[in-house]
Amino acid sequence: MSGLQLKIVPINEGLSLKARTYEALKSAITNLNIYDPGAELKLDERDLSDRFGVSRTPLREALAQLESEGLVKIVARRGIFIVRKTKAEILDMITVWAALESMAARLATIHAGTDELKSLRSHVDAFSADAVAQHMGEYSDANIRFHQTIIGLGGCPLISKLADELFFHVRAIRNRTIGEQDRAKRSIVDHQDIVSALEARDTERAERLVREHTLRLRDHVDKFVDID
Amino acid sequence: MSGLQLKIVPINEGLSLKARTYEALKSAITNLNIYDPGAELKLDERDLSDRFGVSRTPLREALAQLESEGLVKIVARRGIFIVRKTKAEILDMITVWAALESMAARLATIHAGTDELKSLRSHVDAFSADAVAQHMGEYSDANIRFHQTIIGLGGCPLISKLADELFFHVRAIRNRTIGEQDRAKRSIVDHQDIVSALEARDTERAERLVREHTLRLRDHVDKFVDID
DNA sequence: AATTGGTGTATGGTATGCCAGAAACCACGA
DNA sequence: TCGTGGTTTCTGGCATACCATACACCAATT
Repeated sequence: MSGLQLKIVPINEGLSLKARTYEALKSAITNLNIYDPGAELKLDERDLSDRFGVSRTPLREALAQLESEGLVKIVARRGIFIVRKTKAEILDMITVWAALESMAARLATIHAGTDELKSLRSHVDAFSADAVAQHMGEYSDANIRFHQTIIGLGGCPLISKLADELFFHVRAIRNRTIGEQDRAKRSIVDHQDIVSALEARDTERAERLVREHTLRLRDHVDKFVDID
Repeated sequence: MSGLQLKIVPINEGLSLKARTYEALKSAITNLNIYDPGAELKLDERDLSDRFGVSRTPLREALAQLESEGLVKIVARRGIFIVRKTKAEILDMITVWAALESMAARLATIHAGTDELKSLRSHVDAFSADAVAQHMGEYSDANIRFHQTIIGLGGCPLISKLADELFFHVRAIRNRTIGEQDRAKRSIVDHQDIVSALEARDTERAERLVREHTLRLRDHVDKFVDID
């Protein structure tokens, strides 16, 4: 054996075309305001295959995956359409979000480390600044990150995964919200209370506060978001 | 217009080969005891394509969908493998189940019809009979149906859909459970209490009983199910 | 006998061509 | 002008051929 140790790093596994096409498509859809009335919702296999520079086969497999996740709908001989969730579906998603995050909060009070819980304070501050400055409220990245952090503290990867998918869809309605800016201030107070309950490891209270906070968002979306 | 009304029924839409292949594969996997040590977990595209009588293209698309649902794992130039969930993943699924069903119970106390709630009694009885007769306990069809019914009464289709996927995986461990038969009796009592709380429209109690019931199942699986 | 390098085979990945149905378009006749 | 029927075109579904790599096997070398 040589004394010289070569630093070997695994060769960058170029992901399959299918996987890369999937990512490209998903990010393209994410960056589209699909609830904008003028948004182009129809896709075309051959056109996409040209633009991505791959054949239709990997493209189709990527599309099939997006379809099973509910992002697009493929209709034989008609076309591929980006799916607009109905308002009822968005509300359902927020309900599920409430269920998942309140369970995560419950778990966090039991299993999370004390130092981890303390780190939440910084997220509250970040959101406060963002919310006031940008008038973005519930859909700002800082807010999403706050909730993702709580969910992460629950220590249940499946909850995190499911919640991420929900956030993806809920974020899509971000600029269809009309209505009061008071919500930002209310949210900040809510967040502070939630962190307090978590730090105090008050399981029932943390669960309830998180649930009520998210269900209030649900009611707000119900009243003030205009889609369908 | 003729006075004679032709009874027109939409022509049987032969689902796409991809869709039918998907169903066939899923049911084939369902009927396989994948946690059996001797189970064959490797699939072969060409072999399957021969046996189903379709070409590799629709088969591959069906497999890709199964992969995105986590039922199989496709490794380039290595093979396609049926995924065995780890015990930790199963436990996480039951945790999510608890979160979803307890939220559904909460919603049911608020929105479900009184007659619908009453119909739950028959499920309790069906499960009681099954559980005692067949020694099947938590994974029997009657039990799953009881829980699906509660979830359905919540009136949130997304919760139902997610829960169904979870049941699929949890059912797969059905004959890896060892241990006490006392659980069946305990479950019956739990179920009766849950129905009572729902009928009384006691939101908090229904939520708590459902959650605790399912989390007890989680602990039981943790202690008495032998996989990994 | 152990190691090494070559070679064949298995297997998923990709490109491509054809098919069939749906919709748009057009022409013709009443 | 309107309706009818044919024709073209667009588009996703499917089959097939070929590609590239992981792995097993074998032979040659030391």
